[in-house]
Amino acid sequence: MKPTDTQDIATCQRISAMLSRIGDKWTLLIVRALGREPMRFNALKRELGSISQKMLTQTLRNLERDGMVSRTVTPSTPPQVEYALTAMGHDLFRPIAALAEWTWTHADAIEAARAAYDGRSGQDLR
Amino acid sequence: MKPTDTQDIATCQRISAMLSRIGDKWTLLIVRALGREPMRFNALKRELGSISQKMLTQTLRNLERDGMVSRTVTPSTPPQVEYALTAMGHDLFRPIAALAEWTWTHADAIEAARAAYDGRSGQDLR
DNA sequence: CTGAATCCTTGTTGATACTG
DNA sequence: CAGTATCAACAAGGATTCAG
Repeated sequence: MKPTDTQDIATCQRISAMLSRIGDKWTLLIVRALGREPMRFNALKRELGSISQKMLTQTLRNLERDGMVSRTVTPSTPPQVEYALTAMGHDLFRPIAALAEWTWTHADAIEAARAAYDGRSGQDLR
Repeated sequence: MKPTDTQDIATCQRISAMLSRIGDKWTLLIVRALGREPMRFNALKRELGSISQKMLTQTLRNLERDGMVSRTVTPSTPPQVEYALTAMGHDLFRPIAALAEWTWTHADAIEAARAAYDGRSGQDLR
C-alpha cells in the first residue's frame, strides 16, 4: 500500500469538493454580497436578482453548515433573519481573491486559447 | 485593471465558472498528475484509477480548450498522444495551491462546524 | 492505443404553490 | 418576511459499444 498517494488523492478530492461548492452557481455571489455587509434574506434575494428562493435557502444552508455564514433570527413580526460572514468566511476571501486575480489577469489568454481551439476543431461544425 | 474591478458581478460569474471547472470531479486530479510529468492517455487513466474513458477525454478537452494542457500526437503504431501542462496550466497551480492550503488548514474547523450544525438540526430528524 | 457515439442513471436547478 | 414542499427540466457522470 502507498499511504502517501492515497492520502494525496483524498486531500485532492477534498479540495475539489470545496472548490465545487465555492464554484457553484451562487455561492461566490452570496459570499461577495455578505462580504460587504450583513444582509437579510430578501435583501439578499433582491441583490442577486435572478436567484430562486430555493437556491438561496439551499446555498445559505450549505454555507452555514460549513461555518462560513452565520444566521441570526430576531423573533418579531415580521420575523427578521440576518445573514453574515463568519470570521472563517471572511478568511476564505483571501485565497479566493488570489484565484480571482489570476482569473482576471488570464481572462484574455483563456479567451484566446478557446478561440484558437474552436477555430481549429470547429471549422466545419455547428 | 484595478482590484475593484474584481468586485464586478460579471467577473464574479466568470470566476465561478473557472472554479466550477477546476472544482469538477476530475480536473484537479488530472492537473496534479500532469503537474508531476507529462503523461499519455492510458497512463493517465491508470493513474486516476476509477475515471471513465469518457470523462478523461472530456476533461482533457476542456483543459486543452482553455489552454491549460497541451496535446501532442505522435503518429505511429500504436498512436501515442502525450498530454502536458502548458505554462499557463502550471501558473494556475499557484493560486490553487493557496486555496488548497487554506482548505487543508481549515479542514478541522469545517468538519467541526458541520458536526455542530448537524447536531443542532438533526436531533429530531431522519 | 486513443478516442467517438450511445444509452442510462443520478444529481442539480428552477418554477410554483403553500405555511407560520 | 422567511422559509418548506413538490415536481419537471436539464446537465453531469458512468457503462458500454464501436472505430481509426
